[in-house]
Amino acid sequence: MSKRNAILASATRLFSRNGFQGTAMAELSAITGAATGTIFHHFKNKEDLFLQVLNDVKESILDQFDRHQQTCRDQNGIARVEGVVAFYLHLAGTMEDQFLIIHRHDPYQMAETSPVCRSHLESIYTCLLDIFEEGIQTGMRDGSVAVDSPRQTAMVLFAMVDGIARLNTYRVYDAGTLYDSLMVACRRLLTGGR
Amino acid sequence: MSKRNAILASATRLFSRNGFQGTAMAELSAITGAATGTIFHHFKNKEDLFLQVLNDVKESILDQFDRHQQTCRDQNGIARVEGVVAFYLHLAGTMEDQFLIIHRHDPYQMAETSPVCRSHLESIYTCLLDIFEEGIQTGMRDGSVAVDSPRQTAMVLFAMVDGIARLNTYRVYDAGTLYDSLMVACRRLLTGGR
DNA sequence: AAAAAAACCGACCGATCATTCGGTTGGCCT
DNA sequence: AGGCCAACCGAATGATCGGTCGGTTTTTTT
Repeated sequence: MSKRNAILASATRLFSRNGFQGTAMAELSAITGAATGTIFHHFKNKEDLFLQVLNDVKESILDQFDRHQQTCRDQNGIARVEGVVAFYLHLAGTMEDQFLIIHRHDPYQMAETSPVCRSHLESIYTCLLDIFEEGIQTGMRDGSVAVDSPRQTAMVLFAMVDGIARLNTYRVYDAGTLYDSLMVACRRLLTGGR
Repeated sequence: MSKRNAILASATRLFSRNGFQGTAMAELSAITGAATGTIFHHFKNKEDLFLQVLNDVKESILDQFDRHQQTCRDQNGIARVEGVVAFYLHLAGTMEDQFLIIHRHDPYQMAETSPVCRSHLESIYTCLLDIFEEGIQTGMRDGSVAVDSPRQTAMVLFAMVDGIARLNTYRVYDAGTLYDSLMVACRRLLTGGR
């Protein structure tokens, strides 16, 4: 692995665990074995490094969901949505660092001054909401889903699933046993009980 | 207002807007007009100050919900739950700083080393979940709510409402128009469509 | 009014931070 | 072989950080 990629990988872990301000370039240097000068050779400053990390996070998340979308072309609407919900929870576990970064306040704070950062965040949210919405609309056509507004339902659904994923990472409560309840809630939300 | 309370008030705003590490004691000193020595006279260190702030956040949130609970003694189950959901969104707007603090990672990170911090967080979550659960159980008795597990439904419901509140504060999407959809989702979730 | 206690001040300290810079290395083109 | 450039190094720098301390003012107690 090139030194640049090693820096990016370690930065992802440090930023996700300790946050932007809690991550010291000296620590990153010690972990990767790269001199501080090397880090600043590849990234013009700490914020630029964070943006590159966020870009990688965006690309890997979008890539994972694109790939997942390929696998459920023949399912009906509600099965697609349920599949996405399950996949979202699964990803939040396997790509914990990446999800931690977009669950922290760091990127949203940076988005207020950095259009690039804001663009990355919007790409992620738009992608996720589009996927939910597409499943819902498919379901409305094939009769497996009955809601008023597909987009707004997608947002509520996303808020619910992401909220459960957060509960998991915060570890204030053990939300691992919530999977079944979440699926029931998801189904009720989309069908109105039928 | 005593200087100590002025420090606490300004600290709440700074911690919520800039985070724990992003808040400098010198800045807090400049804003409040209190010398740094005065701050450390009232709080033994930065972490202690944050814990006092979190304690105030806990007490004001718990107080608000206790007061709200008094106003809906005669309502049926689902009306209570819907009232709590609406009140939660309302509070997240009027007490934005307080909710921002518990939405940040700072307290959860501190909770890993500080039992006091963990206790505050657990108090808040337990209180909120208990309120949701109590409404659900009331609804199960009076027939307005039909779910399998009251506690788990309360968690899913909380994750959903809190997720919407976050969307509002992050301002990535305008979730202000989501109120009606959230209420529909809430009702579907609790009644299964009936 | 005297004494004790609490609140308050701000210069100061050592540590740590992001970033810079002058210099070395190693592969690639000619 | 020689020239070139990107990758790499790590000591040095100035700013900023949380926290201390000796002293003054204000409030409370006796």
